[in-house]
Formats: sequence, structure tokens, C-alpha cells
Amino acid sequence: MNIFDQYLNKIKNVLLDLSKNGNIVLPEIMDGITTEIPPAHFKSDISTNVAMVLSKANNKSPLDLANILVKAIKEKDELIDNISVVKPGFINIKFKPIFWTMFVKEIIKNSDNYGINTNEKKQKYLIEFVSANPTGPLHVGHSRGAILGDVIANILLFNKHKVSREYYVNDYGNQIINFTKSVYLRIREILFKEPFPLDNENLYPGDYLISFAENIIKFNKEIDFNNFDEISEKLTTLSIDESLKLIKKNLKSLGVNHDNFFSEKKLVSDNEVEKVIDFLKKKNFVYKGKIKKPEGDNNENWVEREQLLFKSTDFGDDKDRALQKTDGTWTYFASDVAYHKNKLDRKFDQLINILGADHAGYIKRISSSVEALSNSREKLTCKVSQLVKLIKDKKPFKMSKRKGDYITVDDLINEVGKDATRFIMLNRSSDVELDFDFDSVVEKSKDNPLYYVQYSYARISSVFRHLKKDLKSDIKIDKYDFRYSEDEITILKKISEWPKCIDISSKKLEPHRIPTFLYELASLFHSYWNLGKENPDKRFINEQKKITNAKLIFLKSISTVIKSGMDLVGVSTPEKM
RNA sequence: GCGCCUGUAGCUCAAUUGGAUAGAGCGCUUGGCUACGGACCAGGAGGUUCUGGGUUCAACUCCUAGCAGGCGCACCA
Repeated sequence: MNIFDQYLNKIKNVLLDLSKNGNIVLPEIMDGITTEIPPAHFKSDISTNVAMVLSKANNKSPLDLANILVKAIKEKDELIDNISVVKPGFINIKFKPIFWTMFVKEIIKNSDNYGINTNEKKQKYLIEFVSANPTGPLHVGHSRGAILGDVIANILLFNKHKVSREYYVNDYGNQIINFTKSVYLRIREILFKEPFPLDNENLYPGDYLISFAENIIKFNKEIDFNNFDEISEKLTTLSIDESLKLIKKNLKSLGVNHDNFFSEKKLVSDNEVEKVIDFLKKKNFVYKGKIKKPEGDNNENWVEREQLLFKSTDFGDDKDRALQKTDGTWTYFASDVAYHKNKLDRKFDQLINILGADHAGYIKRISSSVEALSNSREKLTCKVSQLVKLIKDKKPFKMSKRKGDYITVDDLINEVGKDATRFIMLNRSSDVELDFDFDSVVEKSKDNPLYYVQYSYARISSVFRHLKKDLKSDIKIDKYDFRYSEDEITILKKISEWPKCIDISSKKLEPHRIPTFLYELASLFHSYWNLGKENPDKRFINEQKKITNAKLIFLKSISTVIKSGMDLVGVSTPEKM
């Protein structure tokens, strides 16, 4: 039930009628015609730009054309109170109060589905996110991408698409070798009292490796840890398992659930990399060649070498990309191409990748490969989550990989909790750097939008509690013979924008619009609530300790939107705070 | 040198996928609590949307040339 879509269709039908009768000329494409939310001071409910879009084709001024259209639109619609033409050529529609009564009725009849976009073609999505190296716990930067991906998935699921959440496990390559060596040295430290070499840059110095080592020793008594070469393969598996256990725990504490963990190592051992390179060779996208040194690059150590390259420049990349290292092993990129081939072979309609800001430069390369594999530019969408700037005691908190100097997801959850973390991380567009201020996030006040929204839900709950009614159960009303006041309609109008908000969030993959919307709705609700102090008519519970049907379903409608929005964000809506 | 992201009120950010008089919070300031929970509300001040061109009936939004900040740029992942 999207009143903006509904009226867009009505208007298009009016246009078709008028053009059949020869009254107006229609262009071939009617894409530019929209229905929108008029600015508040116009005191109307829906506006459309139709007259401005069609004025040229009709050789009439937008205002003249609008006047013709206005008559035709109003003629067919008993719910319109007033329809007017404004300056550049906008048509503004104001509904009769009964429109809003009917509107609430629709929501109440099917409150679980309110906001869902029913027009969209249902698709099968694969969203890959987090995919952090399995070499240690997740930190704050990962959590933003994790939440972003999770909520995008929630929104797509809400719109009845099929979605699979996937984590690509980079369990192959040099980093894993270094990681396993680090675990091994921690084991030797415990068993043979050999101090861990903290000065080696290739090793992982983090304290968490000590507990990895302890666990591995404890549960693998049969292993002889004296000779690394003999146990390296086994130890690699065990070490990665330890990491993944920790990562999964971190994800769980953030409320993030992946459907699938996809192993890079398995991809390589199944020869999927060779297969995809053959595939691309046949299409002439792979060749042996040399990469030129970038201009202006001061690196003196540049070595030009011949290697297997992917022709990503054919797709707009600034250089071709290496697939194979000199030692014969695959580059990260090569196996990632194979991974994306695998995704495509699993018949997903759309692929979404969530990347951290530090990997943004990688997008061109991987999207080029997907285009080469699928002949489509639209198959893959990459979203970047920008940096999180931590602020503590009003000062920026610098993270470095050196021991004890970076904040993990565990720290974050322990300090501010899951709900606040999710809400605040999502409250800003993923394109902008995020200031994450520990002090204000923890504060239970108006500084914290999470509590502001939750509080509105708690207030609604308290009314139902007083009336001994259940907010969650369905409400049945016999007669919709009441009319809402202007104050109430202001809120109902906001509620009518909810499907539009979902729609845009979903199409643009911009979930930050949801917390923003919820905040605005909560704000309107709090204003209304306070009107009840001066004016008893605005109170929900009257002097006989009863509530009218009108107010009952009014509250129910508000709570429906708040609840489903908060569910999408993945935070709780407590009935008492 | 190149690529990506950002630039909007003193600060942190929105802006209905090109719409009308650019909106919130914080801060500043003036008011409102014997309550359906004040974790709230009402009012005020505060803007050349980084700059210059262009496209359009309409530009914070799109194109282009700059400026500033961030991130990245080999066989790492």
C-alpha cells in the first residue's frame, strides 16, 4: 500500500484517457513523471511534476497544462478535498480526512506487510560482506561493514527477495602462512618457553594468539609440536578454525548471521581458478605480459616482470591485473575471480559486495572481471563502507595493529551494546566517514537517537499496558466512521511515506534512510504526545480510562512502522525502558 | 602522478532516487514537569550547499575544470 505509487498510476491513467481523446500529447517514455511529498508549508498531501514534464511535448506552459490535468484528475476522485496548481507547475493534492481513515484501515488489515514493495520483480541476491581475513578477531571497522551488509540483506528480504549472506574466507596465501607460523611460535612459547619474536613484521603479535595456541595444545594432545613442517597443514586448519570461531562469535554478538562461509582454499584445491582462467583465455581476456610502472610513482624497487594478466583495462581499469605470482601460486585477485564465477554459476540475479574503504581501489578490478564473465555491467554492485573514527574522551582514538592498541568488536559490544552499535553505525550514509563517540553512544539521553526512537515505542506500549491490551495482537474494528484531526494526519502522512523510504533504501542500497525516518516519525509522535498535556482531547486514554477506536488503531499504525523499522535495523523495541 | 569517497548552520550530519522557501541533533538562547513515563515538548538566532563554467522548466543532487580533506594505488589480502 504505497499511496505515491497508487496516485502515480491514477495520474497515468488520466493521461492515457486524455491522450486518447486527443486532449494532450504523450511522449513515448513517461519515466520522469513522479508523485512526491510536498514541502510542509503547502499543506497538501501529494504532489506531482507531471505538467512540467509534459509541457514541452504539448507546447503549452506548465501552468496551463496543469490546469487541464487538474480538472481531469479531480473528476474521477472523491477522496480529493482540494487540488491546486503552484508556481513552476506542480500539482498539489490534498485529501479529505476520510482518505486517512481508509488509509489506516488498510494498514490495520495487513500490518505485517505494510511497507513492502509489492511491485518489484523478485530476485535472487547474493550479498558478500565482512570477509575479513581469518587471522584474528573483528575490529570496529569490520563491524560497520557487517551491519551495513546485514541490514541491506534485511531490507531485501523484507521486500520478498531471496537473499543469501555469504562470508568469503581468505584461508589461502601468504598471510595465512604467516599467521600459522605465528600460532606455532606462540605454541612453542608455551611449551618450550621460547619468547615470541615481537619485532618480526611478518608475524601476528596479538595476544589473542596465545589463547588460540592454548586451545590447540589442549585439544590436540596427540600432535607433536616439535617440527613445524610436519604439522603445518594440520596446524593451518586448526588455526583458521580458532579464528573463525572467534569471528563467528563476534558476528553473533553484533546480531549478524551469515548463511554461508565460502572457503578460498577449497576453491583453489578444486581447480576452480584454472577453470576460470581457461574460460577467460577463450574470451581473450587473459594474456602474458608486463605491467608498466605507474607514472609519478617514486618506488625505486619496481621490477618489471612478465606474468599472467587479466585485461581489466578493457573495462575501464587503469592497468591490467596480475593473476599469478612468480612462485606459480594464484594471486588473491585470481581466486576472487574464480569465486565470482562460482557465484554467477549458482544463478544469482544480483551480486552485492560490501567492502571497507581501504579496499575501494579493488572495485574496478573485480567488477571488470564480473563483466567479462557475465557480459553484464549490472550483475555486481559494490558498496563501500567508509572509515569509522573513534572518539573517546572527546579525542580521536587511533587504532594500530600493535598489541593492545586496537578496539575489537568485543570491546565495542561490552562498552556500548549491540543495539546502540547497530543504530549509530547505520545512522549515517555509508559514503561518509563516521564519528563514533563512545561517550554519547552510551549516554541514555536525547544525544542518542536509538533511545529516542525506542522511547516512542515504549510510550505506545505503556498506553496499551494501561488499557490491558496487547499491542502485538490484531485489532478488529467494525466501523471506520471516525475522522482524524490535522495533528493526527501529520503523523499519518509520515507513515504514508514509509513504503517510499523502504523503496529507496532498497533500490539504492542505502539503509541509513531507515534510522533517519524512524527518528523523524518518533519526533512527530513525541510532539503529539505532549499536546495531551494541554489538551485532554489529544490524550489517548480519556477520563473514563478508555480509548477510542480511532486512537487505538492510530497508535497501532505508528507502532507497526516503528517496530518493523527497528526490526530491519536489527535492534530491540522494549516495551518498558 | 592516477583512482575512489567526502566537502551543506559554530560542530556532527539529513535532504523523498533532478523538485517548490535546503532540514535535524548538539551547542547558544527563551519558555513548559501535582505526567496516558520529562530518556519529552514549544519558540528564537544561525546558510553564497568549497569555487568557476555547463545541461535542465527546475541543480546540494547530473556533466566539466579547479581547490581542500580522507582512503587506496606492484606478486599483500
